[in-house]
Amino acid sequence: MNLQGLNREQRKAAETLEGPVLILAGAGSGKTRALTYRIANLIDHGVAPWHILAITFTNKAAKEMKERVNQLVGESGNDVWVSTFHSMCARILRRDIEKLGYSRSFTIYDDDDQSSVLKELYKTLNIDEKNMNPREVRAKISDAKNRLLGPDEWFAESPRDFRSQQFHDLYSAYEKKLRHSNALDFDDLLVRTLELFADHPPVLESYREKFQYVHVDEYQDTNFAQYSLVKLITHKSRNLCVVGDDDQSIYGWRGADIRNILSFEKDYPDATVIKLEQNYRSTANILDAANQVIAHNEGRMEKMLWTEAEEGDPIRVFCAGSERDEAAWICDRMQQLRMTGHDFGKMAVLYRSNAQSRVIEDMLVRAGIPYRIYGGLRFYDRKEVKDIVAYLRVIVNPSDDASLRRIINTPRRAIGDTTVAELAKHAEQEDMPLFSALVDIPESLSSRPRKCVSEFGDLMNDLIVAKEEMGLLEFVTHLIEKTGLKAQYTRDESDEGKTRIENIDEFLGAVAEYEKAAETPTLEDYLENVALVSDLDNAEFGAKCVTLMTVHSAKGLEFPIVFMTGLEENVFPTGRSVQNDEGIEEERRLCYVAITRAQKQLYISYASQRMLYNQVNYNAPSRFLREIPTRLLDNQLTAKRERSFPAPMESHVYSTPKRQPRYQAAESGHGLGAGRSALGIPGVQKGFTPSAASKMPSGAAPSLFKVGDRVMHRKFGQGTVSEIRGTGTDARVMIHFASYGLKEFVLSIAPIVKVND
DNA sequence: GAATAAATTGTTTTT
DNA sequence: CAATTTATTC
Repeated sequence: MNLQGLNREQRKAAETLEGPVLILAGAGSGKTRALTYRIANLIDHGVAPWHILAITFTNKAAKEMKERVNQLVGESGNDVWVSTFHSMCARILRRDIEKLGYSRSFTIYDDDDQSSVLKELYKTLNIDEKNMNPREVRAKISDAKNRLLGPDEWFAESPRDFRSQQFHDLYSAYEKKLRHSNALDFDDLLVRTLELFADHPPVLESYREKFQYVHVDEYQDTNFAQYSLVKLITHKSRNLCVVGDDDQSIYGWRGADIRNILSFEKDYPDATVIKLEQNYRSTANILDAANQVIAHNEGRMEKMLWTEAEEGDPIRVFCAGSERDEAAWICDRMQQLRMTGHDFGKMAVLYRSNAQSRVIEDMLVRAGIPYRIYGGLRFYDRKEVKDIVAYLRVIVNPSDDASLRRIINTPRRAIGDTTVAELAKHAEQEDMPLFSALVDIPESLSSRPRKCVSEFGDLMNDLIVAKEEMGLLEFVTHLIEKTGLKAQYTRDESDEGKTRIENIDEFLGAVAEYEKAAETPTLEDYLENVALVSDLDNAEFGAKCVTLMTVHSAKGLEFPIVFMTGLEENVFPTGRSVQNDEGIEEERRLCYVAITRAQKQLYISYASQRMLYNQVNYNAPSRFLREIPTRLLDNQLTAKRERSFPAPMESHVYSTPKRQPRYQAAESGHGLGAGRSALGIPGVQKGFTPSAASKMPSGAAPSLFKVGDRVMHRKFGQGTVSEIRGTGTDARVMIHFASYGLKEFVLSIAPIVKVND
């Protein structure tokens, strides 16, 4: 194996093949590289590819690693198992779950399904939602499962009060319900796999035999269940190689236990510890800032990232008057960067919470900057798509009551709440799934509902038959037709109806794509994909679009130019986290992750006034900002502005005047560029539109429109800007529409975007 | 039982 | 503020 391309530490990682290995890999230190070479090297040393397992945190990472291994070793790399914990467990369970009394066609329940199960249980157990909200209960159940505690075990170590008792009953009823529905939630995938291994030693033995060499990436983000699983599998071989960075542990709230990595050396006293400390990603300034911030955390593993890269640009900090101001500034900077030869595809905007994306998105649309937003609602989470998926799930697994409830009256077929309640009662009495009640209809129903129910039952049975006779895509198309799912929207002429149809078609496209790509496409396998794969997993960057995402989603990614937004107390760090040191430390790690995403340029912004949760907040600048040495920051960029509120910070703080000429018309510049922007629809835009504002001196306020611009209005269609009056929030714009004549709008709130012909 | 209007309520991060 | 739940009317 040629390991020439690796540095000394990376090479050591790739060459240490036996026994426990801990690779402490700082951000951007080439850990994936080290890991892929290690796998290739194992194969080179005669280890069969199918004896190697590599567990990653996301499907995207798995895909990437697979590709890179294949590059090194060729086709044989396909036999290496590279997957996430969840996918791996799903695959193991599909084989052997019958030993646990489930059927192989089990459904994987998402948050929504969990909630609807819980809500049902509230009714039957007579629990008031006011006392225990489903969200909290879901989190508690997840937490218990991550710690491998069943309802009784959980209760055993909880205070014996009424609430505990109530939660115990709920949890235990929830477990029963899922089992009856032949369904597993996310955490169950791990828990049940462990159960399978514990109760069926030969199965465990076979996997121990199979996975001689195990790798776990992002080890700092593993929870107790995952930790146990790894420990169990590698117990005999002891060939366990974990990779991680305690400074990047950001999933504590989801049960990840940072102690897993901190005490690896205690677990395996003979472990080889390798530190990857050379950073290949960022400029020295950016790395310096990251190091300084993270140094404020206590109890870290000892390491220090360094780089051979040049200093690079200083980090630009901007204090905006408001969140809108912040967004406008970002757009302006982006347009300037675009003018100096930086593609929009190189830029990313990172924020703490999804809620922050809206204003930025708005402003990007107005500026005509193409963007792509990740997170928020997944494609598969959209109503119309979930409906189709629910049908498919019921067909694969008729015991899936939650999905059946979802579709029993969608589209409307006159089976209302009372009828469903009647069916459910009957099913309960007979101890059978709800689906059976569609055929074995209770006596209590009168003729009209009875007829509706039996028609629906016939429809479903027809579909189950059809599924066996058709190809996947053919079948799904048939299903959408037969059920009238599409028909209910074709009548709807509104934008919403149209988007739904589009989404349905896109879903069919996804099915077609899957059918083409998969070796043996099955509906069951496709549904598993739907459950476990996120939008981000299929994302392709480098398109000519700006990327918008949360810091959490950005983990593992890198961008030449990064905008970190909302660096304010109560936002980043969040208000909730400041209550304890652990919370703050995790926020700080999150901040560290954000900074280290940047390769060349880093922009940080915060707003002195921010609309949050429907009220105006005046937050102090984030403490993390203060932790970056002033020498790394740029104070030239933002022009001197009068303070609108006292900022408790030092030299690099600048405030904006309350009235900012944000949207002032620019006299010079020509709207060059081609392409058009998609109106109103969040998501993808093609092409770009450099703004005239780009020519303005740095520090000047952005102006997004000028006289003569072609614009698109949500209602009036295309028009031309004929006049702009006033400044700041008072600014008005006159637009001439071919069909409506001249109209005046308040510039800051008008639903208009720039277009180019 | 369904469609509409009114009221309420909640907001971190996600495999 | 918007999304969801609840009340009201047909």
